[in-house]
Amino acid sequence: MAAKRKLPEMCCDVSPVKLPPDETAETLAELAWAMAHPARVRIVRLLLNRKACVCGEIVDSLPLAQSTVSQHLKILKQSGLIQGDVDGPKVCYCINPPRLQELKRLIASL
Amino acid sequence: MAAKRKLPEMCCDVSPVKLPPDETAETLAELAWAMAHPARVRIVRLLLNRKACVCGEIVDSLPLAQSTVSQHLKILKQSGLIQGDVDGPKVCYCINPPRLQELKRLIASL
DNA sequence: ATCGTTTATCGTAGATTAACGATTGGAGGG
DNA sequence: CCCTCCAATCGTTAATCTACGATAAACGAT
Repeated sequence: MAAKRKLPEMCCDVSPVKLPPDETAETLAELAWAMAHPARVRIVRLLLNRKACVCGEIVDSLPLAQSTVSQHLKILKQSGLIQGDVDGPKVCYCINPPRLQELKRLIASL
Repeated sequence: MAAKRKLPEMCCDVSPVKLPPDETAETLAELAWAMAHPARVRIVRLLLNRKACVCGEIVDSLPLAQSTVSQHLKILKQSGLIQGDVDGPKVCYCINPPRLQELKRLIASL
């Protein structure tokens, strides 16, 4: 059981609530959501480890069907965290550093 | 999220053959998912701004119904990012700094 | 032109989320 | 005891996610 604090208003801050219509909340949520799946985290890490772009090797490195991986890549691409360049029949994905930086900055400044 | 509490409940030992290929990927995804909604981002920020805990003021600061905010609070609590202490008829929420640190560390080390 | 490879998209099924109103339960005050 | 206030939970609906197989599209090579 929580002990009873009899101290008046010790727990809650009663100063007026003023929360700016945070546009960055949307951005942060968007970026966080892109990382909100283990497979996508692993994809991002894979692309960071080998700094060059990788193509269908991503599929081989994950226990998921090719179409599923493609979905995750699409989500990451839409978030701006990665980008894909067509190279013949293959597609090479790589990190989009500025966008990743933005995620890092938004999280770090929490 | 694939990572749910779908624990076997079996009597037999179901030793996980697949040891987490990347346990931190699960953790990061879990924490990122907790922040993957603008309302939850704003709640976390609100709790950080006034370092003390806030109760139902959170509801007033968001354009959402009380029950919806309660759901988001539950999600944040389950992620470990915040905690709630009952104080009389009210509940005061506050940040759980170690867990937030973990999120920051995992993102920063990407 | 056709084949094989690589990747994206379609269609689907099941699970999960987000939102709300309504209800319940607990704590305190009268 | 009754009543009010606060927060959590229930029950529902609509939307979205995740996963897969199957199919289509693009490309290089034969």
